[in-house]
Amino acid sequence: MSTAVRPSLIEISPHTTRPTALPDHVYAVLKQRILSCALPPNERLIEKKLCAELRVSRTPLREALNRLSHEELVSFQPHAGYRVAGITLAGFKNLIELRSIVEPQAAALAAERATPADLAALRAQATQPHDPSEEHSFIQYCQANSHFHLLVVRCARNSMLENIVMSALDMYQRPTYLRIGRQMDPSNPSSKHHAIVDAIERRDAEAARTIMRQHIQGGGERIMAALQAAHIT
Amino acid sequence: MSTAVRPSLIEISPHTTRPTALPDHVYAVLKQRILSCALPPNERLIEKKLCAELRVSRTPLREALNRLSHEELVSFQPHAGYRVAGITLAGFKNLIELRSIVEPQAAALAAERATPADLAALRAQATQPHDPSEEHSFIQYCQANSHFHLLVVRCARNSMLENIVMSALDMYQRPTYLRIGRQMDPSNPSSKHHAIVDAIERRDAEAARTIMRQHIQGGGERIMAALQAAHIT
DNA sequence: ATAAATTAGCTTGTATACAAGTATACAAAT
DNA sequence: ATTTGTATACTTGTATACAAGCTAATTTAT
Repeated sequence: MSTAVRPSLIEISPHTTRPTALPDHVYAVLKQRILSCALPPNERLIEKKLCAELRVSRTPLREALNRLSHEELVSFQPHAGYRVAGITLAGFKNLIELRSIVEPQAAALAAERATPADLAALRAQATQPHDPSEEHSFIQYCQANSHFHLLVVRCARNSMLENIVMSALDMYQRPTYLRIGRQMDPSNPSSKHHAIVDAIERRDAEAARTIMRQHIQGGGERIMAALQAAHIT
Repeated sequence: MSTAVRPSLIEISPHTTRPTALPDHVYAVLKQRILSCALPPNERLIEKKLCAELRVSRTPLREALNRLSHEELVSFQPHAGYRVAGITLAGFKNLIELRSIVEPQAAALAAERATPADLAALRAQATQPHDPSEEHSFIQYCQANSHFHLLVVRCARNSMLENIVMSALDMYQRPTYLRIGRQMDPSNPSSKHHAIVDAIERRDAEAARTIMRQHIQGGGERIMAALQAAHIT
């Protein structure tokens, strides 16, 4: 490829890993565009066009596409190419079920294992304010929400759990964005988050588990209703 | 690459997916060799040598290596290449914790959702005999065991859970093999399996969850002891 | 003799050419 | 008008050449 200055590839990245090598850049950019719906669901992803746009050759691009397809953010058929993964009600139900299984247990472990530094970080993230008058407020709010859940699972000190929850939170992002325009959670998720931190702080694993489960299932049902209202099957 | 007849690439594959394209073949072969310890932990994986041996070019090989590294069956450092992932006690603890979280809940869901056909398949797999006098008996026994757990999670009808458990079962394989030579589980896992099927059959989600949790934790502790005895940190 | 530095070899990273397969558009027949 | 067959253009699959970077061995200086 040319040695010309590469355009700023990294825009924003929800939970990125090594932002070093070329395939990782491409992965991060595509993931951001997919999760933000800048690349809409079911959009065809043609290697040559993406190569030209991102100024990379097909090799690192294909590596990124492969990663995304294994994370089920893009779908793939042999010799028929890649598409941005569609959003389905069934898929979202599976996702909620997964989160309802893993995150409450992770919260219970967090209650046993969180350090004082962890607690401080959790409290800070739960307190994170968002200005509803701002244009980007809803997206910021979603990402802050997501980050809080990530911090909780990190307290469980289990990288496998962490990876699963990270991936689940990523997949949760697009269905959430479809709710843009609708009112936010009337039960105020921030107070739920504080309640979770409270439980972790007093080492009450059972309460942490229960509140987390209710929090996830409540939010999930609201989004499912929105999906059905949007006639997404 | 040459058009000469390709050697039989697929040997045995625990849980393989599309066995169609070249990268999938390579993936399946490498995975089998890694999980069976034919490629021992920490072995360096040099692209050129593997290419020559498997008669493929670097492109499909690298795709397979990438997949394996994201599944944490091979480790990777930029410009320093791939190695077969090491086996660590900490990693195994995380794995047990993950399985203890996901599989009991999956068993509970299975109790709600299993069809008569599911129940028949579960019962058949739990009854699967193994001949302790056979040379390959231990490995067959492990794989039958693994397959039973896979069937249970399939009854939960959630592909995300299924993928997580499939991956976890794969990662469980190598630590189990290190126990070769030691006696098998004296508490007879087959009877535990039947107890799980019993619970699912009578739609007793609570019992299914409990028995599955005890089964996983019991087996995990025995293997952990073996790992420590083998001085694996 | 030991340790640091340099260089040679090897391995991985990227780009691109070529092969194989697919989809679409167009034409012809029902 | 609809459907089916075919050909063309396009997309993906694989191989390989070249560039960049790491490893390790060898040499030199202390």
